Order: sequence, then structure tokens, then C-alpha cells
Amino acid sequence: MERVLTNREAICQEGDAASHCTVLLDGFLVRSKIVGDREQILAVHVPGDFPDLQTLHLPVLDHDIVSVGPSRVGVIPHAHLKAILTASPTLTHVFWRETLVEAAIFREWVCNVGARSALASVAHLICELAARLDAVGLLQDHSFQLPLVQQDIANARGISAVHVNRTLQELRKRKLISWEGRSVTLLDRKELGKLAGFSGEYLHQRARPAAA
Amino acid sequence: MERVLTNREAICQEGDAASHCTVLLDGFLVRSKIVGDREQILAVHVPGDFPDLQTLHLPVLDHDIVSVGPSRVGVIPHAHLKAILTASPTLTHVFWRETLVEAAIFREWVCNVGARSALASVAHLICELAARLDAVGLLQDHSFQLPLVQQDIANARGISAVHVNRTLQELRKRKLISWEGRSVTLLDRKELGKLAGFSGEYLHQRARPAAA
DNA sequence: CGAGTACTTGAGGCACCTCAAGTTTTGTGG
DNA sequence: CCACAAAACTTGAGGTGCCTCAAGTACTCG
Repeated sequence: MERVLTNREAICQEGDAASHCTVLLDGFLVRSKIVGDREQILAVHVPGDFPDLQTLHLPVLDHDIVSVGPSRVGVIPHAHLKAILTASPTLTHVFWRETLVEAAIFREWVCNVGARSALASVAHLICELAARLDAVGLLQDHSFQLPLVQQDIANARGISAVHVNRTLQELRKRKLISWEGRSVTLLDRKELGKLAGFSGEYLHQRARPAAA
Repeated sequence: MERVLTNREAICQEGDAASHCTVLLDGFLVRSKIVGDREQILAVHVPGDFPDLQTLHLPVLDHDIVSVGPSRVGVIPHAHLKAILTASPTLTHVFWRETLVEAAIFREWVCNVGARSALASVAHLICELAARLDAVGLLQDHSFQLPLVQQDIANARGISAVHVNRTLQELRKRKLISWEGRSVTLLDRKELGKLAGFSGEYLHQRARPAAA
């Protein structure tokens, strides 16, 4: 079953008991959690991701999942998915692996918010999104569409929106990125990666598709 | 096979290709990653944990695993583990679930380093360790043994060791904890949890063992 | 019992924060 | 397709939580 989402529409919320899984077909989703008076974004999902695969074994959600920009998701009932996995040990391992890569990304995010400066951390987020979008063919000519606003970046990185603004200005001043409207361009991917301390290893991408 | 570890002994390092998994039988392990000139601790493991289960599907490690204090681990070859999992879909789901709980803990750590103050974040770490140690019977009378030093707490929380020291003094001053030598005691679990914004939900513990 | 490691304390500094006001862009109903 | 409101972005200025450096004290273990 398919479901079309407008901007900032909740798929599910903390405390919900999920009975189905979601696959993101088009657009973006973020997972977030309210911590005191702040909102912490835990993950940004790109097309091809299964953002709530963990509900198969941990049905009660410990965070919210919300669309960013117009999006489209596929919905798969748990019962259906379980039948498929029972029938195919190979698919079981594919899905398990998917959740393990996700965990590796969470680990890198701990490094981003814990050990990197605001500048490096924001640069790292852009590198990560570019690499993941590239893997599904959504990076064209070093550019991609990104409906996240500066407050989202702030919530993802644990810094203030004002500081995100100044950080992006610095990245633009250094001619590392351009960001106009919804369109982000990596002007110097190598230098940006160097500043961010980015290494794509943790994404455990199997193969890179040929460049367009 | 069993392996006995002394303090600060590496089990495996970033870049290694693992051919076996580990189960922590006794003591503590931390997973960490070097980020620029800092070390970020990604996870603290307690007895019963499988800290490198992900190597089954992602053999190349993206971080180090090191003992803290004298420890004892069991070593299970991948081939052996895969045979067991092939034979038992139930066990497959149990192990998968284990990695999903671990991912939930990573998410909470993102909140800790991203959205909580130093005081709340350190308090949260203590609450989490107490809850996890309680689940395996290693919390006695609100006390547990913890071989982590202040620099480790700093590396886990993305703050300086000096500030960890001052934070612990504040927690002691507020009569929330005592920490003498290796022994940590929760003097007021409720208040500590409140300060930390701690809710054990994310640990997805199935059942709590009866208190000793 | 000596040497290394961990802990503590003080003091000055800075990366990032909050508040606040203005400008630009985006979305929406008439 | 315009008018208007709301949201997003930008800029300035003062503040603070945590940092770094540095020195001294107290463990711990061989």
C-alpha cells in the first residue's frame, strides 16, 4: 500500500505500537525525539530507506517519524513482512544488515554531535547525505534537493539555528558548498570531506553505481 | 572459547575484518572511535552484551573495542554462529533484536551528547548503566562497580575531563550519587532520573528480575 | 616506596548561546 | 495571479557553559 505525505506529516509517534513497516519511496523523513525543551533529530532518511524496520522486533516506538517536504512511502504490514522473512533466510539477513548499517550511522552521529565542531559537523551531514543520495542516483552533478530548513540542521546537530546560519555562511565563503532554496551543491567535495573528517566507510555501501 | 583481558586491552580495531563474535562474560568493554584529535566513546558494554554482533553482516569494523578493567569474553567463530542461526529462525530474531536494542541506545546517546547539558548527560549515563546492570543482577543495593575513569566519561559525553570532575562534584553535592574508587551508588534514583530526563523505555528490557 | 595515573582546583578564554529585530522567501486564499 | 500572512533566513550584541592550560594532591600498583 502506498501513502502520500505532505510536508511535516507524522508517520508515527513515540509510544505508538507499530503494526507495519515503512519504506521511503520518494522525499525525506526525519526521526526525532523531544528532549526537555529541545527536539533532537536522530536520523534523516532518503529514498530506499526502511526507517522503522526495528518495529518488527521492538514494536513500541521510542521516537517520532515525520516527513520533510512532500514524500511517498510504501506500507508493509508486519504480518506480511514476517511471512516473507520466514520464507527467506537470505532476505532476513538483508533486512538485518540494513538495520546494522543504520546503527553504524547512529554511531557516526554520536561522533558528530560529541566530537566535531559545528563547522565540521554540518559539513559532515552534507557529505553523508550526498553519499547516501548518490547511492540511489539522486545526486546529479554534485547537487541534490534537500527540503530541510536551518532549524532542522540545528536539531540534528545540537546547535542553535542562528549558529547553523553562520556556519553555512562560512561554508559558502570557503567555496565548499552552495545552498540556494532547496538545492545544495558540493563545490569541492574533497575539501569539504577533509574539513568534515568524512570517510564513507561507515555507510558500508556495497557498490557505487556508475556516475551519470 | 574464552579469553581473559586485562585493563585497556584491545579486542579489535577499526579496519579489522572480524571472523568471530564476542560475548562479554565479565567486566566492561567500550567501543570508541578517533575523531580528529579526540576519542569518542560510542558505547559501554556490560556482561551479557554482544558488542560486535554486527560483524556477522558488516565484517569490517568502523571502530575499536577495548576492555576497561579486568574482563572475560567468550569468542564465537562467525561460521559457528551462522550455522546456529541457519538452524534456528527464533535465535536469529533474538540476535537481531539484540542489535536493534543497541541501535536504540545509540539513538539515546545522540540525544545525550546533542541535547542534554553536561550535568544531565552524565546523570543519564549513570542511570543507563544502573538500569542495564540491574537487568543482569549486577546492581546491589543501588550500587555497582564501574572501572571507567573520569576521562572515559568525558570521551563518552563529548565534554572535557575537567568538566566531568566538576559535574560529578555537583551530583555529589546534590546528594544524588556517591562515587568512591570503583564503586558508584545511586543515592536518589528518582531525582537523578528526573535531572537526567531518564526513561528506561529505550532499553526495551523485557522483564525486570526480582530485586535481590 | 617510587612512578605513573587519576583526581582536583584555579583562572582566563572562546565557541556557541539567547534574545531581538529586520529582511527575504514561501505558501495560501481571494 | 496578486496580497497578505507566515515561515525562513540574516544580522547584531551581549552572555555563558564549557574549554584549555597549568599546577598541585591523592591514589594505585608493581
